[in-house]
Amino acid sequence: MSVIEDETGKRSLNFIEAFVESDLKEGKNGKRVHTRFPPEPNGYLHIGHAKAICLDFGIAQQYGGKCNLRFDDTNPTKEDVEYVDSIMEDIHWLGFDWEDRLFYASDHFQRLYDYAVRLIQSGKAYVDDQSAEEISKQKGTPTSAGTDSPYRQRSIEENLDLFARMNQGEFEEGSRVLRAKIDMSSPNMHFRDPIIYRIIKYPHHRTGTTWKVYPMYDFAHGQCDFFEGITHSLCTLEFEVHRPLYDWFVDQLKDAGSDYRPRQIEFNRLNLTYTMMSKRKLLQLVQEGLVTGWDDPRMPTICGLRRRGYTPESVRNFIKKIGYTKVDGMIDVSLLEHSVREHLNQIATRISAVVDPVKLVITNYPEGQVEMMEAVDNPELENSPIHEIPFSRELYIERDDFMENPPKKYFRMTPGNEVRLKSAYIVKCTGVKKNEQTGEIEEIYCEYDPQTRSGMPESNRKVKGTLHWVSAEHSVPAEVRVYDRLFKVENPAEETERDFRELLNPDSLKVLANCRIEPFAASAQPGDRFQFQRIGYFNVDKDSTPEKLIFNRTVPLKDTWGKVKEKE
RNA sequence: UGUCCCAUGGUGUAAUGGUAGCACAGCAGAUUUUGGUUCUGUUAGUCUGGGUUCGAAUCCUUGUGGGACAACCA
Repeated sequence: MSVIEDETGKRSLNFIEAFVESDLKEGKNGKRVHTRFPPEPNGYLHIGHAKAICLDFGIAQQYGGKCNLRFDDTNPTKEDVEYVDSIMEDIHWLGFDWEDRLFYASDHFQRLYDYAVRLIQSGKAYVDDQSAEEISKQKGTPTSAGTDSPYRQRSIEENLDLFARMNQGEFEEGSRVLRAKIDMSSPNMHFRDPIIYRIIKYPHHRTGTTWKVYPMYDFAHGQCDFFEGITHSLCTLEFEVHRPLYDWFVDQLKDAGSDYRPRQIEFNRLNLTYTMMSKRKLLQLVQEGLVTGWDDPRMPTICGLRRRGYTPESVRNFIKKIGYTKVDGMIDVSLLEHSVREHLNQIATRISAVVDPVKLVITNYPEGQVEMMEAVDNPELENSPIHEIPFSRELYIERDDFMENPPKKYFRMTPGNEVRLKSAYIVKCTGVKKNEQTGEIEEIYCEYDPQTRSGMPESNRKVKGTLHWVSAEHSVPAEVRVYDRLFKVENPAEETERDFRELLNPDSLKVLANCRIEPFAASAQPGDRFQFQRIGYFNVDKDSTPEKLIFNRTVPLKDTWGKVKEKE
């Protein structure tokens, strides 16, 4: 995150930066800036969380402040250490660090409990014995007021006794709750005596069976912010309606003289086209085996993007481009893909890989001869390293790089036409061999011009098409996994009428097992990133071994030939 | 029949009362031993009506459209 400055030095702030700066200017909170990233450990982080992470940590960095990591673990039935570990790994991968400020809401359970007791003592909370349905019914609706609970006037002594016994495990889950006593006719639903503690007997992943009552979100979040000295509590828009309650609880808690007060600021959640961001749905995809796991390269999770070959830089850059506002919009995935290409173009090593091979025989090239051709690792680099590719009489080229009856503007190999073999010779197609039954092309024949090897004067000849190739004998087999969007509709979240399984794209994964790559890349390690010449960006999958190389397609190269074809 | 929030090209985002700009996408062209990259040009926008003002995307107001809120989830 950075403040944009134009050439006149005029700064352009997003609304959150503007708030922070005005707080700083007014000298609020001792001119401190302290934020927090507060995930619930009930699932893996996804790209939407990346937006929050970049903001929480970014604002702190930008204003010389600190950012805590806090696990919001107030509901043991949904949470697990598996998620805690993955969340920490993903934040680090994105390039952010909470240093020694790792917290859990459960660290504050005792203080929250004591505070609840204080609230009871001051007559502002009571134990309600009604069922969930009864309570919900009494709450009224957004357009009509609620009614008081029959237990609302319980004595302070009885409330104190009941609440203590709730926590001793004396009562069943669901039999009693603690509610704040505020206003059952408030236009804000969250003020209608919100439930602040409920009984849960499921063991907590950190505190075990110590507690039998757990605080609700509204009773925990603002207070934890307060305990940790948070100054700016940044969250997504759906919490806007909670803010008055957030402030109410903090007001009850803070000393009358103190002017420290955390401030909640809401921003818009990330919505991406063709992407499902709901944690519940993502969990379902994993549980039903519709994807291979949380880190399936088609998943919008951070670990999925990582396995897919996205770089942390590209994700951060994407977040920077989309900005923070209060507009509930929908961002085109092409902007994310652009950010990925932008970075990968700078760092990915170019290799020749033939994804759908067909044999090309150079009939006038000496049998048994091998020449080493020089290829630049990355033409974007000023002093790029160079590697060698073996060239021989029999090569593989891409099946769709040859057409017998080409449409207009096709400038790859066609009968009688000259094309350049990248980093090697100019060749001319002389014929093909087809399968007699199927008509499928089995081999393509061509002749090369020995004067046109790369670097020779004759090689400057203008030739329209340039093909990538590998030597049949020297190339190495590999498996290539081509991923496409998981959903075939632009806004899967909107199609609430349909089962989301119907919205899945059946072609989201294609395994191409016959790929051949140049020997240079055979020693690649998991995570290494390459650009397959003219095809796309790939990385070596974590399951890849020297015996079986597996590449994930991170993102295809822009291919304008497709557009030319559409126009024909 | 409530409360709160939002509205700038197709998409996202600036302009903080003073020339509506940027990015993505699109289109056209140049360069290119990747139909990639790079470069150039270009199409296209302030939701509606009123008001305040010398001047409004910006402030007020009307309407319209969109979103959030009725979990013992966060």
